[in-house]
This record gives sequence, C-alpha cells and structure tokens, in this order.
Amino acid sequence: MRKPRTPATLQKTAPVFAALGDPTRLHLVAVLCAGGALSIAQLTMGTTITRQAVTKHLAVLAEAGLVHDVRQGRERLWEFEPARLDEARRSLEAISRQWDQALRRLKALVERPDRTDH
Amino acid sequence: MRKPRTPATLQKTAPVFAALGDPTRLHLVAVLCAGGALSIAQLTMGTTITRQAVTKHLAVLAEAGLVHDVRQGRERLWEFEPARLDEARRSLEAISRQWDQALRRLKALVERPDRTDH
DNA sequence: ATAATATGCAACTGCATAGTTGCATGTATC
DNA sequence: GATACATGCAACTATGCAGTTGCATATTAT
Repeated sequence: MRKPRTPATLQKTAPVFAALGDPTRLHLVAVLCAGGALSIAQLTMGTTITRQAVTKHLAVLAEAGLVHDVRQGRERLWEFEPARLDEARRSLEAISRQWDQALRRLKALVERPDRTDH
Repeated sequence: MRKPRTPATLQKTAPVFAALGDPTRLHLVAVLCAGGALSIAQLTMGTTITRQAVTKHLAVLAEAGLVHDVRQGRERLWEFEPARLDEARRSLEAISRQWDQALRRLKALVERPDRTDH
C-alpha cells in the first residue's frame, strides 16, 4: 500500500477546527458573525462563564484567525473574520468531493469488474 | 442588548469540529475518505505515532460519528462516514451566509441612513 | 501445537486548556 | 480629583487528552 500523505492545505485548517470545537467559542463566533462589533463585557452577557474566560476564548479564536479586535476608547471590540472560516469550509467540501469520487470509482469497478483500476 | 442564543443545530456540531481539530485525526479522515476500509495497522503506517495512539484517535472520530468500524476476522477495518461531516459543512455555510446577510444589511444602512433597521 | 499477526486493556506520564479569583491599570464621567 | 466602568495581568486548581509502555487475548498460518 502506498504511504498516504495528507495535503498541507488540509493540515493547516486543523487549528481552525480546534478553535471551533468548543461550544463556548462556537457560540461566540455565531454571535459575532451576526454582524456587530461587540465588547468583551457584551459578549460575556450571553454566557454563564467569567469575563476572563471569555477573554481567553477570544484569544484562541484570534490565534486561529477567526476574529480580530479593535481598540476603541476603554473598550476592546471584537468582530468576525470570515477568511479562515471560508478556508475551513472549502476543506470540508474538498473532502466531500473526494469521497463522492471514491464512491463513483468503486461503483464503476463493481459494474465492470474486468477493468482493473490502477 | 438582546441576549443572543445560538441555534442548537450549530451547538451540536461542536464535537465534530473538536474531532477534526487534531492534525493526526484530520489526516486519518483524509486517508479514509479516499475510499478504502483500512485496518488499524494500515492506518498506523501513515503516521509517526503508536498503534495505540491511532486506536484512541479512531475512537474519538467514531464518537463524533465521522468513522465507523467493521470487524473482519482478526482485523478491525475502519471506514469514513460522510453524514456528520456534511452537517459540519452545512453549518459553516450557514455561518458564511449569515455573515454575508449582515454585511448587506450594513451596506444598505450606510447607503440609506434614514431607514432605521429594527 | 506453535509461531506470527492484529488487536485489546490498563496504568502511567506530561502537557495543554477551561475556569476561577484577586488585584492592578487605563479610561470616561461627574 | 474622585468615582465608576472596561479591561489586563498573574497565580492557581482541576480536568482532559495525547502518547507511551507492558502485557493479555484472539485469529491466521506453518
């Protein structure tokens, strides 16, 4: 069997998925992608955890490139950054496509077993 | 400000993202979605870690519904399960759509500032 | 039966992360 | 200047997880 190598583009999306893999962070993303630029205090309203915990989650999301902050007076506003999430979306689509192709190849192989696929 | 509530369908996809958030697991998914049903030993070939570690990663992926196993003789074959990944893909598309809508609303508000959007 | 292969189970280490509390700092407001 | 508000920083706890090692069990091959 050939040694399988995963495309580097897919590997780069792992941190994005990891950032989205927490319910609290997923909630924050959902709130921010509704459009506004919200402060930490405002974002804490929608949760049950501390402001400090929210700050840490925002840092994780920022590290993954999913949000970015804008200083404004004594507030620190956060807004959604769609670029990385679009990359992740395209990665999932690529996997789906590859799966469909594999199914098609398998089906064709079953229908014409004399043709060896290599 | 209104208390924001994230749709339950999005929250349910958090474990899927968490499962995809590890480079090794992402690699396993990529290998399996290429079509075959592979044994644990075969899947370990493509990595630098132990067979036991691969087994644990497969358990996480199975818990998230991304793969499932089929016992066959002394082997345990694993294959890709596209359903959950499609859900995750649709979740990301939903977020993208919501973001685009928010941008359009904002743009319309800027172009016609007399119309208050509420 | 024996040997080789494929996997399972359990204990253990190390490290990352979620969450907290307490206090300090900067910024409006009166 | 004093007060209230928004955030930053640091220390600490607890839990989970990635990964390992060692040994046991099941299955195929000789």
